[in-house]
Amino acid sequence: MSAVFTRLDKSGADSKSRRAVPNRPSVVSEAIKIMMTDKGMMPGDRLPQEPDLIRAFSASKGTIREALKMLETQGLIQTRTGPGGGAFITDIPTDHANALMSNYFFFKNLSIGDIYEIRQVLEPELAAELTKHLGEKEFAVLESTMVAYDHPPATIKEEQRQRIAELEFHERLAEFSANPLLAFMCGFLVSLLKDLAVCRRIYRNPNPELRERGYSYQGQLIEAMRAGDPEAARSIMKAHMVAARRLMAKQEAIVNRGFLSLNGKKRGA
Amino acid sequence: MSAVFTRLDKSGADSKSRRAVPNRPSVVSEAIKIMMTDKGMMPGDRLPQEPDLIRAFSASKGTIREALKMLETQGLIQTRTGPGGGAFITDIPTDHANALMSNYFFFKNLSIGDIYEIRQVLEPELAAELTKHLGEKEFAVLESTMVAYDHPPATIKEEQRQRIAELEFHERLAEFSANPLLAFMCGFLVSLLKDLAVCRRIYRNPNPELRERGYSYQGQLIEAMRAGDPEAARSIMKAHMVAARRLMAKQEAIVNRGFLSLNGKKRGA
DNA sequence: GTCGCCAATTTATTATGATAAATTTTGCCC
DNA sequence: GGGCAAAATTTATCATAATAAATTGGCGAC
Repeated sequence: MSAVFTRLDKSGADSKSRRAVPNRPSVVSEAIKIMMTDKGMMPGDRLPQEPDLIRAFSASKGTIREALKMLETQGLIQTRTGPGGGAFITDIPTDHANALMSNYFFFKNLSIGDIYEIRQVLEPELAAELTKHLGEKEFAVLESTMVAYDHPPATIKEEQRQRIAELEFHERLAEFSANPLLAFMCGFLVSLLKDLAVCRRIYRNPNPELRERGYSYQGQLIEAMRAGDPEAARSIMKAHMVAARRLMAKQEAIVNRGFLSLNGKKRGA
Repeated sequence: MSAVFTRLDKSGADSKSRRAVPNRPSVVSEAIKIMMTDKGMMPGDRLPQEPDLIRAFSASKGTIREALKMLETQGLIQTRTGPGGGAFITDIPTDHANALMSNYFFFKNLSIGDIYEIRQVLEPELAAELTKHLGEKEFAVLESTMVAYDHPPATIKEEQRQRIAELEFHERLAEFSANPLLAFMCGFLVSLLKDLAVCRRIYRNPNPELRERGYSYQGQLIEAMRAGDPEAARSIMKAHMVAARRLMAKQEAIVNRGFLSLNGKKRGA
């Protein structure tokens, strides 16, 4: 197997002819990646322990630690202490990947319009794709999410909770996708909107129309998916997105978000 | 400004009630992120130097170094040695973000169909969006990319170069987008296909139909964009994607990719 | 015999200090 | 003034030691 991880250290295309001399931790972390792929290691497998790595790569403890920290930051490993402990290969948590991506967009000044331009085409595709393989178990999960906003909110706090729950409906949809790319992208877009909802106060003003129409659309969507009609699901979702986009456009133009934390926690504003 | 970076350390939702006790480097790196946002620092600005950080956070040299290594791995900073050196805030390079994402999908077994399912909806949207704001300068860039494959390939090597150039056409398109999300997602999908082309040998067999139809579609696309007709551009791109998807589907089912390197270099197979 | 607690071992984590490498700045000489 | 060389500054690496965390295994009580 010639599979290799993607290298992440300093770019080789610098201003001067400063050749890319990756520092030692980077070299070691890349070597560990190669070791992982060459041995065909899978999530759950354990890497050699620190002293062994020190010997294997002839590097100091500090260097090995920095290399492991790089892999940990990339989400590739997690470390545990105690007997039998060490660095374990992990399937990168989606939250972690979301956080990484979110950082990338920090200086890009995303607007709500940018987000909805993509959602408007991805979510309908997702709806159509899900129709092929969703079962009653999944529909039950979706419907249980919807009960949170099947009624007008009594308080401003409930209003906020309902907005989040509405977004979680879409998060669930994404998780159910058989296409990992579609799942991640749709989930990421929702996570952008959720952070928005928490960190900023876009969803502050009451917006009964958004809730009502959202609930109605989602009901129709489940119906269409139950009926096994992908094109109906697609067009319902499309209408849902177009409507949501229009309603959201009034709220705020620029999304001034913050960096997301790599451990999944959110920081209130 | 209350903007905050996304945290990336160990998850708080563990099997046991093991409360999320992030280790010191994680805490410090988060604190540095907060410092960055609180001070409204921008790419190019320099962080305090190691000794100052050691004092500021009352942590050891090793801890600070690991924290900085985390930020570097996330693409948030780069460090330089020498006088006036230190850690500098960087706009995360797209290559870096691609590599990070690519790692996420390592264990997900993406298929070509997965990639094209998304391209089929995103690329048309991109085409329509570009029509609004592309000028002659951009068209010239696109056309100069196309000359690489305006003729049948003479050798197997040229065949491969042409495939890559064809993908670079789409890469350019993505770069021109005014929507950073659209730009990244389309660029990422192409980078997946490019890695495919290099690391695996999907594009090995000659496929004259793919080149010819691709060239023709792209010519029509530029024409439509020049004419300022977004819907024409959209439908041309859609047809292009549908055709490419069909042709690619025959090639290989599963994309057995490797981890990508964080410094933008590729590793041949 | 089983459950729960305590101690010992293994491991990561943090800390400190010293040396090396790299780069920029400065100053000198031509 | 231009170019080369030495010096100063800063990160990078290494080495060593002490501390904290977590699991295992054994011991005792029930």
